[in-house]
Amino acid sequence: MTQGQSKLLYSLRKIPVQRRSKATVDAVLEAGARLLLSIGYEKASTNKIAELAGVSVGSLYEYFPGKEAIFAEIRRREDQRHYGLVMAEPTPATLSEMLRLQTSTYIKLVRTNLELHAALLQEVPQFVTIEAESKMFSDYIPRSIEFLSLHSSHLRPRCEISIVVELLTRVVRATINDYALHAPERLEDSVVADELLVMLEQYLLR
Amino acid sequence: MTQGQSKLLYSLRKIPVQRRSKATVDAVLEAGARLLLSIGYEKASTNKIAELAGVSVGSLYEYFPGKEAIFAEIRRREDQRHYGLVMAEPTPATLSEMLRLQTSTYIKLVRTNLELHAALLQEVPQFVTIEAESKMFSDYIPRSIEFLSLHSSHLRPRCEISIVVELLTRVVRATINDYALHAPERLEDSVVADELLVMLEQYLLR
DNA sequence: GTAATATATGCGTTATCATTCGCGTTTGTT
DNA sequence: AACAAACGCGAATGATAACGCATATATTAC
Repeated sequence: MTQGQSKLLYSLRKIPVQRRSKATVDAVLEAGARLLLSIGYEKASTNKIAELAGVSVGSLYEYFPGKEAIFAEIRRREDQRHYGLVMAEPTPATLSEMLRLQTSTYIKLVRTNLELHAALLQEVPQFVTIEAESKMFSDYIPRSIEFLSLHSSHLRPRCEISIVVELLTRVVRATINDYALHAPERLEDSVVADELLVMLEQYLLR
Repeated sequence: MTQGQSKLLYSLRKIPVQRRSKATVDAVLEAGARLLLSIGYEKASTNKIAELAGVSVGSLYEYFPGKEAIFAEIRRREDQRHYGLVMAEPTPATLSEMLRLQTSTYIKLVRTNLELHAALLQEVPQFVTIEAESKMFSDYIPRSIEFLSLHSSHLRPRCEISIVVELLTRVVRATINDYALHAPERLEDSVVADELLVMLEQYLLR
């Protein structure tokens, strides 16, 4: 009756505890990323990934419930890097500086891994990565709401702060992702970043 | 670099000329859309699509070089609807009204086909639809640049107009797509649309 | 009415895929 | 040294995919 857990879709089946198995998982993720770049998501089969990783398919399935989970985990780790980058900086004193920190950090993250980032956006079906993305989203939102509330005396918008925060977050991420995907060369110089920042400031500050 | 696809073309193999064949193509597209919504992109095989369309696989391959082309064509037709909607309206007299027309039209398009739109974004690898999207993009940009140039006396930004137009276009489309995908209920009321519009106006006008 | 062309059929071939299972090996602990 | 838990293996299985081709039927042109 309490028949087995339906396959956990996009998370690790079990966490590697020894060095050996951590290396296995890492190798699989590395191989997955490489194959994503070289032959694309659709043709990157679990067998090929295992082969390139120098690991048997059996071992792969020991940790990943399926192909999707591999790319979900890749995304998760990318997002963790973003999180780490922002947290590494001291908290800005002004709203304007906070906006700059948020956008420049995200752009930096995207730029340093441009090919991988573009491939994740371009080839991997979004439902695979949405879970990971929304987790990071819910980690950020409360912090941003709190910060914005503290500086609310300088704010222009009249609607709920949570709406504003969500809008700002989505505009930044979606726009930068869009550039990464369709016009990556624009991210190389700072004009777009600067203009985007002006847009956000003009909207937010009074 | 990032593409592992051997088949480069996502356009129709040949254009249907008779009524019968047009019906065939339409039926395939209809079936493709339905299967996309019901079982997802990955499991929507050409065989199943043909079956649901009441058409043989052979016929399908007569017009479509492969599965991807079916969804590329679906996207293409969606974009044509957008184009038609905007062109149906009289040219606005002010920049502000133009911004409102652009954003409200796109939101309207997305809202009236929300499930399909979300599924296209969520499940279909983007490289399949990028070609179609960039075509529409290049159709819009010149018109927008021209319009903005006419009203340049009211403009705030100091950088190239083409940069500004591209930024505005990407912000609008990417942000609305993002809401459609992650928070479709927000598109139901007008708060988000209004705030987005304020953001664009504050940035653009002086 | 007949020839030419466009459209439709559907099955077979070939390939590839995801996933499992039982068993062998390594590691850490006592 | 002994033992348990973690780890690694890969041939085998069964399912399903894409796509072509030889053939049949509908439409149009003359």
